[in-house]
Amino acid sequence: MATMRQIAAAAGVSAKTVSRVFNDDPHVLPATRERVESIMRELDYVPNSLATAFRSGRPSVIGVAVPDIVDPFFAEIARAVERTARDHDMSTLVTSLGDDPDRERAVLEPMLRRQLAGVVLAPIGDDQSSLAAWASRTPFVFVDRAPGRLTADAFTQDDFGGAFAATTHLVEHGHRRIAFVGDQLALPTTAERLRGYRAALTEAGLPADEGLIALGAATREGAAGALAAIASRATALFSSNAVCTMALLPALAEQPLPLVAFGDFPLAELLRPSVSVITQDPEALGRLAAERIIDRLDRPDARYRRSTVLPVHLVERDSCRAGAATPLSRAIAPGAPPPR
Amino acid sequence: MATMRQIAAAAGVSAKTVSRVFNDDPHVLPATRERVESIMRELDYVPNSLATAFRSGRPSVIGVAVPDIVDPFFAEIARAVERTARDHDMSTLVTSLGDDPDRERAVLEPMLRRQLAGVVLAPIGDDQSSLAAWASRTPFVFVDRAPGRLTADAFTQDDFGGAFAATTHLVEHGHRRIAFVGDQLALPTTAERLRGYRAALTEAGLPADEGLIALGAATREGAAGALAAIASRATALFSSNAVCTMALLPALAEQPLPLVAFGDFPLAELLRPSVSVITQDPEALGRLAAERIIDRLDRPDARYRRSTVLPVHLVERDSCRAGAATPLSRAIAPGAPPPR
DNA sequence: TTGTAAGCGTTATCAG
DNA sequence: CTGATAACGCTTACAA
Repeated sequence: MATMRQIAAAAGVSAKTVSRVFNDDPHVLPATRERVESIMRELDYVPNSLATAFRSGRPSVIGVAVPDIVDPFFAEIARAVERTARDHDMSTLVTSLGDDPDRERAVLEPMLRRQLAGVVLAPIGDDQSSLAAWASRTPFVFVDRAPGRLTADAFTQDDFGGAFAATTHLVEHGHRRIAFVGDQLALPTTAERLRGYRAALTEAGLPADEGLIALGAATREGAAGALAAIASRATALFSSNAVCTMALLPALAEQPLPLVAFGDFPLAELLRPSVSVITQDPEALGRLAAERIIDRLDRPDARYRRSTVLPVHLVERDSCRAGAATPLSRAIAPGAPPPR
Repeated sequence: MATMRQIAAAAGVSAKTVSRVFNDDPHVLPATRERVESIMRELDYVPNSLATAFRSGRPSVIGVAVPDIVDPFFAEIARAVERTARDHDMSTLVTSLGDDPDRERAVLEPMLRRQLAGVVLAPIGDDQSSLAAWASRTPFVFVDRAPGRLTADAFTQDDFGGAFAATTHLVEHGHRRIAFVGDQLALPTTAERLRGYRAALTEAGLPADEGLIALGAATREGAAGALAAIASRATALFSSNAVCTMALLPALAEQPLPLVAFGDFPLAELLRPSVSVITQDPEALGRLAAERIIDRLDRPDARYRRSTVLPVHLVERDSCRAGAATPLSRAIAPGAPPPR
């Protein structure tokens, strides 16, 4: 772990000259440069990045905090942030928040104590007001989920529109009793999707039936319970997010129901029936969020639109069709290629 | 962004006293302490972690470098590292290496330039000798994949034994022509699994048929090609890793073959037929690797067994059974609960 | 072209 | 109990 001074001593120059050589400052005699360079190689010199970072004062790390890095949706956000950061000579700190909103702040704080250029955050709670003090120090950019009780940059997707489209799609397939299955309303995404679902029903002139709304479906048990609660009244299902959709699958095998789900997931198109989904763009969310952080770093006084909403798309597969010739519970497996 | 000196000035004490207060040093008069604390609150003091880290010289970040953070196997490793790091007041830097071995080093270096306690690495190439210089500075702990041409800590799983068990399992189901489908032999895992496959065939007194070995199956196209290459000769299939298995699924739907796969994956038990797999333990890999890094930090002179191999387990589902009453191509979907 | 001095924010040492 | 001083490794400003 040779330091600059040690190189300088060995080369018989001052530390500053070593610094100049290392940073390709032209004001160094070729002979001096060569001598210093050879010593640097010999002693395997690598600058202490902590010292450099400390000295420069410019943060070179972006934080990513998501509910769970194992969820491919959030992993894709993290990967996009990391790529973007890398392109700007920055690194990425990642943390999984877990599922207890009360611990959100505790998990976040150790990360915030570091000098970060910013934090890309998909929160698990509905109130980030306690982060306000940190926000003045480290810019937050929310992704997927809008901030609660806090003003901050946000890149979200059209939750309302996606849910509206999904529900309308089921209406167009002739369904009149469509259930909404989700996790918790505390999540802004779930709340917005419920709004979209309701709006679509209203638009179609269908009655609002609270008995068709089932929450707590993020686990298999919860999903089975939710399905049981609505199964007798519903002829079709809108699943509000991918975690719920995957949790629903076992129960749906027993009790098939036409389905459109918010959020694509691996193998969705290989299941039978393949699952119709509203697709999001996590790569874009992560990339845009990271770019915003870098922009803010470069131009601290620039002003930005706080909230950006990305479009979503309905990908029609088989699960939205009413049980046709082949009932849902006895279709083909494990995975023909998708229609398109 | 108040500094310690500013707090000190405002409180009419020296910086050192502020430091003492902040670090709960008992040698401070209660009155002094209170005055300083109130000023700290007032000015919203947060210590500059860069300065602290620089000063202490103790690295407080662990790096994680995996082929792709979106792959749930590697994401789980990363999550385990992060949890372990967090328990020790450390943070986690994550990077995805991609799939080009020639870029492995280039992607790693920016991360290595930082002062890291160590790097948890699942390499994509088969030669890490060029990292030797870095290894003396930052300890590497390899996970899943053993190092190539480099001596370093490694936590891997029993690739040989798992492949042996999977192949033997198919033999016990009466198969005599079992194909091996994998990605590339440059990966030490693939090479070991191929050895285990071959050993199982030998043990069973079956001939080695090179025509039953197909590589390059990490993409759908590659997997379809691999399957086409062996389909006419094979009556069953051993897939060497989860990426290949998932890539194989579309082609297998057209051309069903009994299958045991190395590596569990989401929804494997919900496909029809559910996929029999050799399960690994990515959580343990990540946790053990992170603990090793922390151990080495605490006790630089301790000696460790370089290589630790974790056991794997065969989880028997339906795909290993020969096409029974219900042919593979027309089974049930999308997902009854697993047998157990 | 090269070197000296000073300082980034924190903490260890040692004095008072 | 409290404070002055120095130091971590590097770079900027200024001199020589």
